[in-house]
Amino acid sequence: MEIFFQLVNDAEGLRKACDDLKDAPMLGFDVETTELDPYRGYLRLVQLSDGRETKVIDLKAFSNGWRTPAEQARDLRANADLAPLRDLLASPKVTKIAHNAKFDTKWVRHHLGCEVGGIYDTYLASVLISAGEGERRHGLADLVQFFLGRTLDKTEQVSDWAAAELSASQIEYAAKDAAIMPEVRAKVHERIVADGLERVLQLENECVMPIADMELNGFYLDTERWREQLAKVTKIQDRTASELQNLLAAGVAQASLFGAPQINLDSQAQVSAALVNLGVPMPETTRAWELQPLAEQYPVVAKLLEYRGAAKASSSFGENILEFIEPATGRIHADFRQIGAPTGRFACSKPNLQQIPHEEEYRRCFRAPDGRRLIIADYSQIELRILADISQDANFIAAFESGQDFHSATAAQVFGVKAEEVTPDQRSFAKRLNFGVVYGLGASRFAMMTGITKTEAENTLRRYFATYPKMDEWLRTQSKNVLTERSARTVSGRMARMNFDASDRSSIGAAQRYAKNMPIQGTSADILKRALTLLHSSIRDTNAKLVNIVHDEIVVECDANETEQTIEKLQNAMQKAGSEFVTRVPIKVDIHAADEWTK
DNA sequence: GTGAAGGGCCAC
DNA sequence: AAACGTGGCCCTTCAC
Repeated sequence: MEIFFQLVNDAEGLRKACDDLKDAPMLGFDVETTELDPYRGYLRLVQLSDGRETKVIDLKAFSNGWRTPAEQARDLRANADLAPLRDLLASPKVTKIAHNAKFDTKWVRHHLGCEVGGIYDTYLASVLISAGEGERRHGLADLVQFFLGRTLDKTEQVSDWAAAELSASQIEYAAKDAAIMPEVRAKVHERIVADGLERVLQLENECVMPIADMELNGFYLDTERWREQLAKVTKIQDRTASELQNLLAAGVAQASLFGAPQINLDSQAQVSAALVNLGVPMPETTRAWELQPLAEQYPVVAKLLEYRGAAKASSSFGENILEFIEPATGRIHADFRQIGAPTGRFACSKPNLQQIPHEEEYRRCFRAPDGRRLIIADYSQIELRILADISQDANFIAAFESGQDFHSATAAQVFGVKAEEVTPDQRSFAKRLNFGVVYGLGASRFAMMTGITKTEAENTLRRYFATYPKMDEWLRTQSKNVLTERSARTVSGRMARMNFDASDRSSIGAAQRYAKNMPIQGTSADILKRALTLLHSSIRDTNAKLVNIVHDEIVVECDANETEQTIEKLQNAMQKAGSEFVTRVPIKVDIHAADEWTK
């Protein structure tokens, strides 16, 4: 394919180039950079293409210096010659088609100082289409091959983008990547429409800018507090490790003569063998919940559990997390994958800010810097509200509308007693049932976790579903339909395909549980994403910043004197997003301001 | 040495 | 024999 492109390297050329493109409804959009992280590298090229004409803008020509990435960013953001480019990029009227737009958007945001409006992300679109199934990869070259049947050469991708003079081959590569995007989008979008994924794709596309912002914002972590907590845990780990060594060595006769034979306390195999030696009746696994019942009778088991707790804390939540603090900002900029799970949930890594222990000792380390506040909001019982709404079960809905403690309200309904007569046991049963039902809980598992017999568990489950007949019906319908449809969908239309082995009962069972859970978990993700979009536009002109999300929770950092307004904005965004997807059940958002990420 | 797999455990 | 859903990280073990 022949490409017509133009290298832009002066103010007048940029003005003309942007003028040429500003009336196009859609533009292919790409950037070339010297690093993957905007805080660590330089933005070299911005490419825009209407599919026929491609503009390759060399930002080196607009920058006074390349001494540090931060300096380039300051320089470019202040450069008035780039105004036409910023206007074009920010305009929501011109769709920018990019592959993994979060990447390009972060660079533009940081180095040019503007938003990217009207994003269409072919990567997210491709992930939605494949819906968790198949081996298909989602790189741009893979999409070009799959949707256009052509080969895209990516060898220049990792070339030297800091070079004084870019080679003809580099510039042509850069141009091609942008030029091909409108064509890719057209083919991809045919599939999006055919699969009924337009609404969910819009949800995802609108969410890219908020997430790009969040990653650039980062979350402040108080290093000193973290180290203090780590020191405490390390001390406990050291003490329990030596105590555990001694207890385990007691089973070895010659230990006292030659010193204790050190065993690796982190090795299940070695620890397990040592425990057997001591006469501990070992369960099949050494998981905490299996060992817990033995802890009272065997002090060595109790010690092992104590050691495990400290070891987990110091390894997963130790020094390593401090290495993720970006020197340029002093904050943690984790990586959020927008479609982390086929259900639509986010996944987070480097580090995973979605698995920080709930204990205050850890959460208090994530705090607002001086003069700032954290606004912490989460959806109350969102998955159960979605289940109530989606199944339209009158009793389940009534339990929410009663405004009473939800698990007590359901216990009263299930066990046929007055709300004020619900015993702690009954409430606990109801709570486990309420949560379990979202995951497709079975009688065996319920019996095991509550300690009742399987027959009793079956009776209780029967009673539960008799109380909520429409919920029962919806769950059964999901189980039945997945066998023929081999897929499930959320309220936004997000789809998860399931390829199960029809001759394998456990494979069928897994698919059926998934078909019950996916629409619930996935609709919750839909709602969160919608809330982020609404929040983003309502805080755009303030100093409030999105800093973290955890499935049903949003954390915003704002100036202390903006606290009240920010609470209102976040509350409204979440409330509105919820009511767009859940119409028959009230949505409840718990929200408060704090100096630390704590309840 | 590197990488995959599996156990274990943190979050929702 | 039948394990309630979704992730990521750390560790050991084992294959290459």
